[in-house]
Amino acid sequence: MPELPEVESAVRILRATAEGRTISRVRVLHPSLRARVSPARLRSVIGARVSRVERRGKHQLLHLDDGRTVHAHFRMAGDWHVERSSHEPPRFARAVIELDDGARVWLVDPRALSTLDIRDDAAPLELRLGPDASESIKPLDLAPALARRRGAIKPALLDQKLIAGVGNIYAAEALWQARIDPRAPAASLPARDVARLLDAIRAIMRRALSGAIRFAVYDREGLSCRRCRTLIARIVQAGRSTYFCPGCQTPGAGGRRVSRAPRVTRP
DNA sequence: GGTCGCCTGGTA
DNA sequence: TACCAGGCGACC
Repeated sequence: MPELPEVESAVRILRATAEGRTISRVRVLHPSLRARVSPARLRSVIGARVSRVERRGKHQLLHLDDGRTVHAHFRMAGDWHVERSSHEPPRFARAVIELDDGARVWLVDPRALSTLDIRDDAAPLELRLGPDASESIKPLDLAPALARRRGAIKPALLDQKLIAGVGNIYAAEALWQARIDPRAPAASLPARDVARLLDAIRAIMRRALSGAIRFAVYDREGLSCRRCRTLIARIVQAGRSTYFCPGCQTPGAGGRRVSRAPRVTRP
């Protein structure tokens, strides 16, 4: 689940559950998670009150009233499961935070790649994130970084230092919506393409958060493009799948109208 | 920059 | 059985 919209949904649930509550118990149930944060360190937050729950990009911060912060990241497959009546742990439960009203917040993650950490106020988080993808980012906030960037635009979108919250799926979806070839050099994007891309990213994030998203390219290899009927292709960039339409995601495609007939490709 | 590894599960 | 998976940090 976890790109920005899914993390935002998780944060809202966590906020409604945990803000203002005191942590009564914490347990780690998976060895790999235990390796990232010692049980003793986790236990040290018992008795602290959760003053605020915040999302930054795909990171989640539980600010405690003693000045410390619980830092959670879902990585590829994490999620929260909130339960008030205590039964068996959910399948793939990796950790649990129990609150003074009896609520249990399970960290559920089939792949066990999620991270939990406790940060002291003396060692503030340096997440080094770019502007949040849910906000209205001005082209000038991104264009200089893109101009300096070597390599293709799609991997650049996954760099959280440039823009925070975009992941592999929505990067591909946004590039399709903006009609930009994922292989285009990041530094080559004209200003109007950057503007269109930012609009597309924000629209995709909003749609995904509302649950009303339908993939145009992701996981649609070999199916026909909803815009121009060309078959969707899959390539690998920086070790990740990229899905795109070779027909309408192409240099200069941005200005073209949807109704225009597909171009004939030269032999 | 690109590649690999972390972990485990689902699917072809 | 092999491959793939919505992330990211360490490494070349």
